[in-house]
Amino acid sequence: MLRTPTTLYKILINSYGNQNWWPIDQEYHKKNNTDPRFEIMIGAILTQNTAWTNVEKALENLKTKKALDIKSIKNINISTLKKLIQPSGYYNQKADRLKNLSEHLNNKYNNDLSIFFNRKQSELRNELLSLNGIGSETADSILLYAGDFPYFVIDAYTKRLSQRIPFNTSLNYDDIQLFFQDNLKKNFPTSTLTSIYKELHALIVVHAKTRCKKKKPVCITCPIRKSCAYTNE
DNA sequence: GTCCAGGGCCGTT
DNA sequence: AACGGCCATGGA
Repeated sequence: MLRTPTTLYKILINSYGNQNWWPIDQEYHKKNNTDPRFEIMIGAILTQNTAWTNVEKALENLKTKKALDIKSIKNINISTLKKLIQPSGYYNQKADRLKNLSEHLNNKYNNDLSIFFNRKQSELRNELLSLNGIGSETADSILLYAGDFPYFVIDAYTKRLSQRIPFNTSLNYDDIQLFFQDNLKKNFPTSTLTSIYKELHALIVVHAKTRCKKKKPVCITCPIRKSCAYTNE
């Protein structure tokens, strides 16, 4: 029976294979001597309630202008920034959020993400959450994929899956996160938790996109259909 | 044309 | 504490 995140992980990894998230352009950062972790932070904000294909267009625009780094975002003209990220939607508020983030990192950490991330996890999370436009999911995405900290990311897909299976948890962000983390901690070595969290979140995204869709779920070929209440209703 | 996508903020109840 | 409206684009 599939009633735990651990079982879910095992089935999804066998079905879809390793996803190796977060998708970033290593070549760009090697070439321009910029920090790839900032691309993750930018992407986490741009993808808020937005299809990743649209985020890719925005990121491409920023790369073309060599603007995928803290200093560039901090110094770029705000209306220019809005035009560059326009394909990702909500571009007015997202431009403000990117500006605010880059100014914060410039003012307090002299544009050095190694200093920013080299701190206690809980303090870092609270600081991210204090920034305008960074809520629980965006903060945890940054902590997990850019900072390598063990925070499991809860997105709309994870909530939908948790509801359909269903898992024994409320749909509150913190409750679901605790439910996943508590279970996974019991079944995997501490040293592997961060990579397990990274992989499971990526697997859930792929699974929800291809099978556990919102409107027309493809249950017929779903790898977890045997133990999903939604499939069998 | 309608629905959806790797949310978060703010005002109202 | 919980909920609704709002923000915006592009693909299915």
